[in-house]
This record gives sequence, structure tokens and C-alpha cells, in this order.
Amino acid sequence: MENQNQLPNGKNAMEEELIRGRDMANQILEVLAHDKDEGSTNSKSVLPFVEDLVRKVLCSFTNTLLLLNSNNDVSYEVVASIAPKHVSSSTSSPKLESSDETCKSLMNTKTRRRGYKRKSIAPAWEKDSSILIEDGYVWRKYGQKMTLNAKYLRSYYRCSHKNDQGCQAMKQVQRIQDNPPLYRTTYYGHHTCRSPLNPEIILEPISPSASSTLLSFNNSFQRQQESPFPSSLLASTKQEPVEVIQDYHSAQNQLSSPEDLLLYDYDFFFDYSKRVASLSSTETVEFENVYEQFGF
DNA sequence: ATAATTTGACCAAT
DNA sequence: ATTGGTCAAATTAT
Repeated sequence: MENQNQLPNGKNAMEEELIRGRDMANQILEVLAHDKDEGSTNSKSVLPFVEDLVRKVLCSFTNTLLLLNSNNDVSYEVVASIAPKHVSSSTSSPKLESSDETCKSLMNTKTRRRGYKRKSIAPAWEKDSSILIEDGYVWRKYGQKMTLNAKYLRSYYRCSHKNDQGCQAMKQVQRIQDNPPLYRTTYYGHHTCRSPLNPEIILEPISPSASSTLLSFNNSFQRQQESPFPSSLLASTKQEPVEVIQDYHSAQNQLSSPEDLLLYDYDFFFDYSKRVASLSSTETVEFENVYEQFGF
């Protein structure tokens, strides 16, 4: 019955190892970038995490090399034992449970699903909107789930460039109420991908001065916010989807003051050069044609 | 034909 | 054992 629970062939296994290694490296970049932004607050706490990631990267590369050297019919038992045991187990006991299986070896894959990875504890933030927002990125849905105290499905998306560019960005979208419809989108990680149509899409954090306007939107109610795009373009969308940026989650870490919100506002902004998503029934404005003239 | 989504099973964390 | 997140075969869309 040709199931793919069998051992992957050499080529696939190598590819997987390389992808894994690259993903880990991207996570390291993310962590380091974030750490740099936070400055003095908690620089030291990410180090164990980084170290763990580095170990995994090394392990992936080691596995790949072993696979290369063993041509195709690989016996995976060998691979696991060559974990990069050294890299100094730092004296200060990295409480980060990197544990026994830092190297998620290819051993006993026969029962194990390959390359399973959970969501990283990356900084996340969420956004509620009365419409489904087209944020300009290309997402690939990879699952949906009915959650415990919710009436609606939660959908899971990852960046479409995860495989070709190793982009780690993910989001979840869940309708949280009907009438009026309200959707909550939670973002994890940020994009490291680069769109050919929008090379500027990843950019760096917006300037602090720009950030400060984020907090003033309460009274003035402009949708200035974090969007770098011309406000004329945005104003024309006229639906003004009362958007609230809430920080929740990651509260478990250290966020408590309003200023902390600013640390994350760069993670996301709209790309309205692509088209705006379908609107609610009451106001159906057609922008798609307009935006398609810009090359979509 | 390829690419994206749907879907139930699988896995890790609680 | 329960729950939420992810994988991947099957299905559907392009």
C-alpha cells in the first residue's frame, strides 16, 4: 500500500534535513532580531533558546552530511548517535528543556511522523476586525480546528514562502462573533520572505516616532496606525473596520505596560497594494479592479 | 498538469 | 485524558 510512513528515501530525507536546518536558522535570526530591539530588558533570557536552536541546526547539517555519505539506502540508526554533543553545555543550566532530544534524529521514524514541529513561543499579537483583512501576504492554510469555547472554526495559516524562502510567519484566524461579524487574527513570527512584486514588504521596524502615533488613535480614530501606505488609499476603503490591537498572550512573559505594545507593532502592516478582501454585505465596495491595475 | 484546501489522524503540552 | 497545533493524503481549484 505504499504509505509514506516508511522511511523516507535519501533525497527526501536530505531535503528535509536541510529545510529543518534553514528553518531553525531563521528562528535564530528572529530571536536575535527581537532581542536586539528589546534592548536591555531581557537580553540574557533568550540565550539558552538560541543555543538550543544552534544545536538543532548543527544536528540537521550533520544528518544531511551523513545522508550524503551513505548514498541512498540509509540506515538511520547511525545518524542519531552523531549528535553534536559538544558546543559546551553552558554551566548555567539552560532551563530550556533542550533535553534528551535536541537532535530529533531520524531514528525510529517508522512510527514517527516526520518533521513535526510545534509553534514556537515567538511573540504574537492579535488583531480583531469586522472584515477579513487582506494583509498582502500570501498564506497557505494548513489546518483548521474547532476550539473549546468557541462557536467557530479556527483556521491555521503559514506563509506560502515557508518552503521556498524559509519564512516562518504564521497566523490564525478565528471568527469570534457573528452579527456583526468579528474576526480575530493572531500573528506569530514575522515575515522574512520577499515578494517579487513588493520587495519592500519585509522592511525593518518602523521608526519610534511613527510608533508613537499608534497610541493616539484612540481619540482621533484615524486608521493611520501601522500602515506605511498612503492614507488616501486607505481612506478610500471607507469601511473603517474598528480595529483593536490587543496584547494578550506573551503577557505570560513580561508585557505589562502600554509601552511594551510598541515593541511589537513592527511585526505587521498592511499591504493594500494588493486588493482588499471582501467586505461585509452592507458595504460592498469594489476595489479589486482598482488594485489590479497596479499589477495584480 | 500543478497548486491550494479540506480533513482526520497524529503529536506535544497541559 | 483532553486540547490545540500540525501533518499529509485526499479532494478541489486553477
